[in-house]
Amino acid sequence: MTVPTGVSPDRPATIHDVAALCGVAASTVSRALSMPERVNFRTRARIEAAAAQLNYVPNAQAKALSSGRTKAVAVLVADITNPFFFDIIRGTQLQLKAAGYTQLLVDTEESDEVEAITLEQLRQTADGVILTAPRLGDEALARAADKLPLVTINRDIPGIPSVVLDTPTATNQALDHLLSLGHERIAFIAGPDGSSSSQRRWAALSAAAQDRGADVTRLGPFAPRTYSGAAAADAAVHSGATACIVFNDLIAIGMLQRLRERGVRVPTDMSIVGCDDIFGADFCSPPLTTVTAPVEQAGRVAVTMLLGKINPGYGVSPRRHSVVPTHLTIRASTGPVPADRP
Amino acid sequence: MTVPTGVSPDRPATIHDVAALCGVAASTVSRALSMPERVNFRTRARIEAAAAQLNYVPNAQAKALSSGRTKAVAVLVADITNPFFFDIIRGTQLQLKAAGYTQLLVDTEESDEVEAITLEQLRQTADGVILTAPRLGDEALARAADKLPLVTINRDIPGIPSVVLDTPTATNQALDHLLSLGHERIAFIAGPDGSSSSQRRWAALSAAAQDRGADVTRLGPFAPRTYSGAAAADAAVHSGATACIVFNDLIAIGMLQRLRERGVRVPTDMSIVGCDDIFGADFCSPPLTTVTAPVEQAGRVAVTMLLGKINPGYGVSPRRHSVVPTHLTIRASTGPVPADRP
DNA sequence: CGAGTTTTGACAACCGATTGCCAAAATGTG
DNA sequence: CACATTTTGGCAATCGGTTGTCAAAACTCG
Repeated sequence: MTVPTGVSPDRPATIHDVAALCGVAASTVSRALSMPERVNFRTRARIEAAAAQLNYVPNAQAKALSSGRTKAVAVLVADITNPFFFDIIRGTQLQLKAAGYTQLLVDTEESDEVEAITLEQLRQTADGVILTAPRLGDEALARAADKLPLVTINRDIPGIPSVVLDTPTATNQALDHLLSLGHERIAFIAGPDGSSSSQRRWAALSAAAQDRGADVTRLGPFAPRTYSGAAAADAAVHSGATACIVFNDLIAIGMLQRLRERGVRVPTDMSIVGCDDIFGADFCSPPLTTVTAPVEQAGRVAVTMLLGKINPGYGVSPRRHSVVPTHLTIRASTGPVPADRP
Repeated sequence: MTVPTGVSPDRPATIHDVAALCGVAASTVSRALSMPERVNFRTRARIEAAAAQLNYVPNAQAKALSSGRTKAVAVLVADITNPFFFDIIRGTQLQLKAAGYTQLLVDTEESDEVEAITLEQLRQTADGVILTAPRLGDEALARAADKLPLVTINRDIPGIPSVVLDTPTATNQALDHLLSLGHERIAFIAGPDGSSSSQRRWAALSAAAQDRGADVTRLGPFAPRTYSGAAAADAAVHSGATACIVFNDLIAIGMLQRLRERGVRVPTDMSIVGCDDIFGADFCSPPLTTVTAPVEQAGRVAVTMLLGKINPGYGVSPRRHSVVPTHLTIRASTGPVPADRP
């Protein structure tokens, strides 16, 4: 039952083994496998048979070395702890695998240092990089981008293709939602100072507030973690706000927990709106009103754009910037303004 | 301000560029960088300076080709959708990066086919593989394992190093917990038939039940997804059980939702015990009593074992099998048996 | 059936590193 | 100062593929 390989029993078969087995040159095997039309179909059939028999798998390193492409794409996320990034990872994984690419996953731990070093290392290891919520400065990113195909997610830099989740629009919907419920003192619980998403949302929100004559205070910054929710909740209560629009669901869920501890009822005493609609937002207590972002889709789109850049003429993807729409999902964490607080 | 490289401005510097810049042979550069003691310290200093100046980064592919090691480890997970695997990924990522390894992430989509093919492909691309909850048969895995360093998580196969989360022990604790609360009709909500975790837990549980003269019924199999919880909940209700020990938190959370829809109160009418203590288990409603498994730690241990196998003498890691203890975390989804149901 | 055209496949250089081998240089010894 | 010993560093082969070049073979057609 053993396969008569004729080579060392254990070592993976090389192109030379295949060539030897059917009595042709190695280059012919290479051609038969990569440019089928350049080789006689009888020869090709023999080669294919031999390859199958020897269980031949091309060596990715060797291929990369001579062709200059690794067929690998790195996905850099700021924090694997955050469920938000899970959805990105899932989306990119799916799409990359479909295209025959390998996914390198790197956690940059919210550090621009790590980000920079990683990009430098990756230059020869990956054919391209997807950068999610990068912390690096515009200039550094632009420099990286012309050494290596790059697509950013949730960060828009001139000249660099990007996928942006249009959360500001939905955040403004959230504002209207809260205003319609009678809230007049609203707090925006900001994310990290370095986060461009947070900045964009605040910009949109404060503009909209002014436009509508509403009072929206900015609190923060807060780290995008559940445990930050406690401090955020306390700050919100102290500010006298009756409703909060929160940077992300992680913080929002932490706030929910803290508010319960403090005996502040949601939404009776305080309304909370999250952002992202991560895993858990629908089954926390109360289920969270939040901005639903098709994060996984953003990951897929980013991959498509990146592959389009890596292989020009691969598909028609002239778009360099993609804005993914989001919407407000109203659940149970928002309600009418408390009666005693007009 | 531009660096006087002397080479083509854009292409990454190679070892030859460095050699040329300081007038030595490429091999000397290689030695200076990898076996510092073999090269005169003056020469070495010059080489290091030149490398820094040229921003030299060794080409990983070339290195892999000649050395035979890629400095990459693949992590195969059955389903990236599942938060359980996030913790694994986080643990492995952390530990791999610390050791200077790259992480290749592959979602096998719960398919033994994909698993098998991936393992075959990876043979030359990764120095080793961590397989989480593999679906492949023992024999196929054993065959893969002697072509490529392999560590499994939650699957114990003779001859293959493994990290196993000791959930059965804690599941039995859960049984005692429920018995002490007066429950007499208990259901085990089983995971997929192919899951060895599910099998081990059921084996331990049914043995313990017999031992204690308790009545535990097995229901299922159910897919490990939130949406399976609906069917599981209905099956549990129909079975007349007053308490359920559930394969994992995903299903348990789904059950919580479905039970609420049906007007079955948890824990008043029905107690639920989950497993894994995933993100969300503490803030769902009611917070889930569950078996807490240090999943991230399991990932780290797996990496340590794997690296020990890849680099013999790397550290002292003679252990081929690691059992990670777990414990029952009692929250609010379990309570006394309903009064009307003795 | 031979000249002209196309197809086919072998050879060899190359990608960027590693490493065994050996000669040149530096050092030590008598 | 000559000789033995140790360092140091260069040459060249190698890893497993890709690809440009070109001769031989197969084909077309008059």
